[in-house]
Amino acid sequence: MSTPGNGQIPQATIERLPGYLRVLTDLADEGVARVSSNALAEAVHVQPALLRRDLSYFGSYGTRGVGYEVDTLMSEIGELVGTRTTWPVVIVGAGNLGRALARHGGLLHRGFQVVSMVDTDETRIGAEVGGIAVLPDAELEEIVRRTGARIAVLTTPAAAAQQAADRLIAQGVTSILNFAPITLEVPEGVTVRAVDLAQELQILAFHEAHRTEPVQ
Amino acid sequence: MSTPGNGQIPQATIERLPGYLRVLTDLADEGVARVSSNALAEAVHVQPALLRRDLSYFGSYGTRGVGYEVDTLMSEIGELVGTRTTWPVVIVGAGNLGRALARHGGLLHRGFQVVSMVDTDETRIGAEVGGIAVLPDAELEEIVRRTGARIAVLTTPAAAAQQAADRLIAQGVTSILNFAPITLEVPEGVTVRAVDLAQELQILAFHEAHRTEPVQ
DNA sequence: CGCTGTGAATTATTTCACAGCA
DNA sequence: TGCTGTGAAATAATTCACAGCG
Repeated sequence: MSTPGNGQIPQATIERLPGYLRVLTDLADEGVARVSSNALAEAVHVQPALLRRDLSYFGSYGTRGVGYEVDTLMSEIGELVGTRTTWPVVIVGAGNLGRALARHGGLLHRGFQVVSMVDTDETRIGAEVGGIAVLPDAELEEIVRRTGARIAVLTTPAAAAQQAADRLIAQGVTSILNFAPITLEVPEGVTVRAVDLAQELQILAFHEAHRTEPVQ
Repeated sequence: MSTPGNGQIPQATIERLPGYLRVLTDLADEGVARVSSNALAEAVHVQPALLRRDLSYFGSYGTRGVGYEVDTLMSEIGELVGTRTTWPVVIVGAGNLGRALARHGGLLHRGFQVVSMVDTDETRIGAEVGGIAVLPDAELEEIVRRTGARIAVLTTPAAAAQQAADRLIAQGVTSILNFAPITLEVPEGVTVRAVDLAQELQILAFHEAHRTEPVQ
């Protein structure tokens, strides 16, 4: 009902929406009221036609001959990306990465509240990071139940990640952002996004290693 | 010469290579000597035909009727991804995220050595993280020159990222892993990969917000 | 005989180019 | 007139399906 032409949104489109939203937020902060697909697309580094195509999957938010109202488009995309609600998020693993996320000021503005962070390491438990207490790993289940979190972030070592995922899923978590360098096995209906820092660097290294050693 | 069929490798293929490498490494650690495209593909969560197609862009590493020698394939892909060399990497920003990377034990095994971390914050300068000293931001140029780093990681706030990128590029950096929530403007020939944590969560939130509220 | 490597077919994504509305 | 929304075309990526080799 809220998504008109729901004949399946391309995954690639979904992955670009947050980028549009971020630039629109910046424009709004700068006091810009209207923007054309050309200008917006340029700021996000996509082709204007692609931006228009992406938006067209969800509706017609622009005015022909004019462009898009920044406020309107921002709240429309915000709606799509779920920014209207604040999603409770649980972080498993209170190492540097977990703490970086807990401190990440931007998350709240973008629709996420880190409700708890758990760890198995005694020396970390009890600490407070960015206003969030580090709780014992054993309380994970109860935390998920209590907060109703459906989104979780895994920043544990590889060896602990699968078991943590299993426990989260058993409590109703259906979206996982995984930083552990391991391919998680999850049941149908659970969405996983993986960010592997070493892997990102290796992709860059590939390009470095193959930089046009052309004619010469 | 080292890459036979060099008629252009799909970007999607390049992005999967590190994943193959990681699983192969795990297999080698477990003492597995041979693996079929079926088994390997299953572990990485891709279709077997896709794995074979990906490899075929670079050469024929398998034996028909048998499969792949884990050691061989590992070192072939390692070669492609540049793991044979150790790439010096500079980190700009010694916040939690920067420190998480500096401590990341896996990086060295995967072909990267964090040579330095810089920050503008006086209170962070002089600290040592994972054996890496936090140096003053002003020394960035000299560090890049001295180490010959071509790969850098940006973990600064958004407002500082573009300028840091400009400075890095001016010193010869050609690959940037950007964690700042901003679209970097870089000249042709510089590769940027962006990881925006809030954006990753928003992609998950999109899926959560649109979970099949089907018939009912 | 079994599994790789790969043409051919299919599907997904992007771009072109322009009709149509404000 | 100017810029959106979108069919149609082009390109990119994936999968099928099987010939061919060890």
